[in-house]
Amino acid sequence: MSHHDEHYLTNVYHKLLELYGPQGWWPLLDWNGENPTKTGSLMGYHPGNYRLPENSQQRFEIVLGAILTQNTAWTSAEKALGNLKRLKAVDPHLLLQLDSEVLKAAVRPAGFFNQKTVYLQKISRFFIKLDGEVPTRKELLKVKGVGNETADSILLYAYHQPQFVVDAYTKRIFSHLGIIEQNTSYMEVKNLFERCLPRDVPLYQEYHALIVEHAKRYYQKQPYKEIHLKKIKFN
DNA sequence: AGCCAGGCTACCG
DNA sequence: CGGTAGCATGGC
Repeated sequence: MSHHDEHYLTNVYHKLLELYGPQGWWPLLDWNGENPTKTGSLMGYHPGNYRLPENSQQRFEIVLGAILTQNTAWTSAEKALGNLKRLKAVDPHLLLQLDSEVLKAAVRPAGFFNQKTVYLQKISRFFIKLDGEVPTRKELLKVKGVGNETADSILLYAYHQPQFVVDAYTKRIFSHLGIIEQNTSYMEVKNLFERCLPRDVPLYQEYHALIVEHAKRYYQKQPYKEIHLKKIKFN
């Protein structure tokens, strides 16, 4: 990416926001109801509200969701999250008290349930040890099951840290637009976005969510649909 | 039926 | 370092 494209990523952001509007990430369960029926795919999003999470429980829910949705559709991840809520396990201490087999059964609909069960237990211990402090990126990455994207998702959405989240969709879209190479590393893509964008948490939160929304519409599988940002004038 | 989903670890050369 | 097999259920 050359220097005269400096504003390109900002222009794409504004275009996506114009197309789809605020996305209201990260989706949270409905904590007022008895049943976690109003979850992300229904009413869990909160467009325009950038103040969540507003307590430790909601923060922990985002942490769990970040693990559960790894390489998995959110609709599947939130089924597991609903199971965890019914088990009162959206709480690190209570999650760790659950029998592993019970936990596995709850995680099952999110796929990879054997490893994700272990990951949830690891991140729960880590969360307890934090005792309310904000983790560093390096600390998060030492937790088994937390890689680059999960760490950045947790930092950005649960802790409001200005860490840009890169996912498979991000690479897919922006390599298709000719901005990066397909094999560009995670950190290179992340650094590119953080270099080009103002260091703004709501913007980072919104941009990643908009990328996912756009990708779901046009980049699910090849050949990609013909309506692309490439066709849209940016300058 | 087959491909994909808001990745990560372990292991390979 | 970069590249990839394995992990698993559910939706379309």
